[in-house]
Amino acid sequence: MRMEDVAAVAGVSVATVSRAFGKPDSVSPELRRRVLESAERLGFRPSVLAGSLASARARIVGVVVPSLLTSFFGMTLEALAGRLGPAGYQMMVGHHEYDLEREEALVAASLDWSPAAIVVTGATHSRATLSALARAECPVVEMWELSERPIDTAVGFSSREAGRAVAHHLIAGGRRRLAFVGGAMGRDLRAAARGQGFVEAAREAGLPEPRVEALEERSSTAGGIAAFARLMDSGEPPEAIAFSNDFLALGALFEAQRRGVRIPEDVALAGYGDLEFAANSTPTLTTVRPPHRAIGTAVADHLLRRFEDPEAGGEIIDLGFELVARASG
Amino acid sequence: MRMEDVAAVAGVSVATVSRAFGKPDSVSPELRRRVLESAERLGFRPSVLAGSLASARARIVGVVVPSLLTSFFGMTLEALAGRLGPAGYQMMVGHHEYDLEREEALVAASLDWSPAAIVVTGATHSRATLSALARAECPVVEMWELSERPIDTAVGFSSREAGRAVAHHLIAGGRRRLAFVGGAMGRDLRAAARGQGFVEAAREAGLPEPRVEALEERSSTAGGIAAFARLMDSGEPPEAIAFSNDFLALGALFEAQRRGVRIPEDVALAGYGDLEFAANSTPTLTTVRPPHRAIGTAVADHLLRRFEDPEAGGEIIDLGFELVARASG
DNA sequence: TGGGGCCTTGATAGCGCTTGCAACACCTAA
DNA sequence: TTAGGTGTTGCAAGCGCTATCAAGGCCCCA
Repeated sequence: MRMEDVAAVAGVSVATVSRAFGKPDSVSPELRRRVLESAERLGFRPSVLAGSLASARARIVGVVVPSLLTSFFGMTLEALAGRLGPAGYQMMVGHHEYDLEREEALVAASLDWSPAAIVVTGATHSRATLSALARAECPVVEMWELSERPIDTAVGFSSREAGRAVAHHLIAGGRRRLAFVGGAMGRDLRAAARGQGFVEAAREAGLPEPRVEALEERSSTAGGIAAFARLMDSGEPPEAIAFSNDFLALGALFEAQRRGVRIPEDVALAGYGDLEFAANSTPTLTTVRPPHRAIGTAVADHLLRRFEDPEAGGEIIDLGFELVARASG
Repeated sequence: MRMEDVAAVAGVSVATVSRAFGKPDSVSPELRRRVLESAERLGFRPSVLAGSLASARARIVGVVVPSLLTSFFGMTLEALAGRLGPAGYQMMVGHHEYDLEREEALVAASLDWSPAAIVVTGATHSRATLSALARAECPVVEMWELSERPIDTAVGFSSREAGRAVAHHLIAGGRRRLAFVGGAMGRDLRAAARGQGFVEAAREAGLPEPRVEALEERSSTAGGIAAFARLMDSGEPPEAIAFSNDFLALGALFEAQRRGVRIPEDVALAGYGDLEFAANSTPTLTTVRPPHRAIGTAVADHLLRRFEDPEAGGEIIDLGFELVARASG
């Protein structure tokens, strides 16, 4: 079942069938109707593969994220797909667990499909990834973290500023002995940047050096519990703890409840992510709301614009973040 | 940069270059080395698009899930990609929010790429989806829910049995007035099936008809809080509540804490999903652990086998589930 | 009435690869 | 020595579209 068959039934040439599907306006209404009708009757659907090869442009967008487990990237992906899908683009998704080598492989694999665009997470990449991306003949978007000199386009916000904002908030609440708990900071560079911003702000405020608990594993309530316990059992427990993730903070909430430690009276807690439960926990959780969905829509809009107008260039889109002050600190 | 260029440099024909990449064993070691070396030097990578068109078989697996927000499908997707990626297959992911019409569109879009296989979630689909899938010239896998007569292959477990298991557990704990809280049950048919199984088991045990709270929105702590409040404020509060999702149960835990309702003394709680926090909450949460990752690996293994041996047919793979009894009930 | 646009349509040359088929060399068994 | 394998390699015909270019019809204005 090929265009040729449809052409025969409709009594036109293959070229006309192709145009009826690809650029409807360039075909007379009468013929277009006949073509689409014949196609419908035959149950014909054009082969995207052949079309992509012929036009040297696949309607695919390669998207590389660190993980598929957190709703963070899930929201971004959903927002992205929500706009890209209706425009006829498919997402090719890959995840790399914050491993730059795996990112490299994923980027290479995406590029092999001659995608219409490629979207990666973060602003730090391996040399090979960087050069592959630079050579790519399509728009390249780095999302979630900003960078002064992105490869092409960057959409996100400053993790460092987010970390600073949390510190400022806690300090404004009168806390002086601060601590930061980060999950997988060795690999998750954005979590590390939040930690840096946090510590930096504390120093600038003239407070004692914040204690930093860098967890090996990725963020989890278990990790939050362990870190909270270590912190509280140390000689001088902190007056406020910022976590690199709401789940970590949730763990602390559980452990505090077990120990009878009062939040925020005994110690203030802040998370990151504004996951749904943050607004409903007991007590409700102070956190930072990153623009998860907005990132997805902004990336999609940017790409759609680029597809329309090949002349358009890259840009840096700062979507900011929001500090959500709640009961925990 | 095409195979032709590599062929010229290596002093062989295009066919040999193609074979050196595609079926290395059919080329003499010497030539293979020369070809790969030349390719490397030129920075050549074969065009997957052209290859797919020529072989009428794209190394793509279309995967359609309800949502990208929950770690449920995230784990499955990660496990799937973990096996499929190394084998050279890319995932094309789409999500439909439990909307059968959107599923239809996603399946059609996937099929347009002549994928090597297509994986959908659940056992219930629209007529059009069903016929499109039946016509598909590739393996079709339905995952997460089993069905006696799958389109081709089914990998998952019985949601109904999962619901029954929770009821039996609660009943064994001496509870008689049961309730079930389900999120988005009108659309999420697996959640609905769990609810049915639950009610069914209660009836069989001769207990009073369980109250069923069907929430409109998708599962969230907010929904859990509201449902818990309604249930506890009713004339005869239940002695045990099963939720269709751990987040719903987490909301109930928060609300119970606020109200001073003791869990499990005053009321037993059970969730579903065994999300990471379930093992660490205060109190820890009784829940059902579905084989999220196992589903992904089993689907991938099945597919890989099918790709190897086109003769192989569909099968039904029941991976079961596990009831994890913890402190909450 | 004729010439210059403009709009549709068709013919056709690829897009970059895979693969059946034929050719050839080299070997083994009779 | 010869017939028949076996293992490599090249040739060339597509895979199913898109896009370029030319042709034809039509309208408008001079």
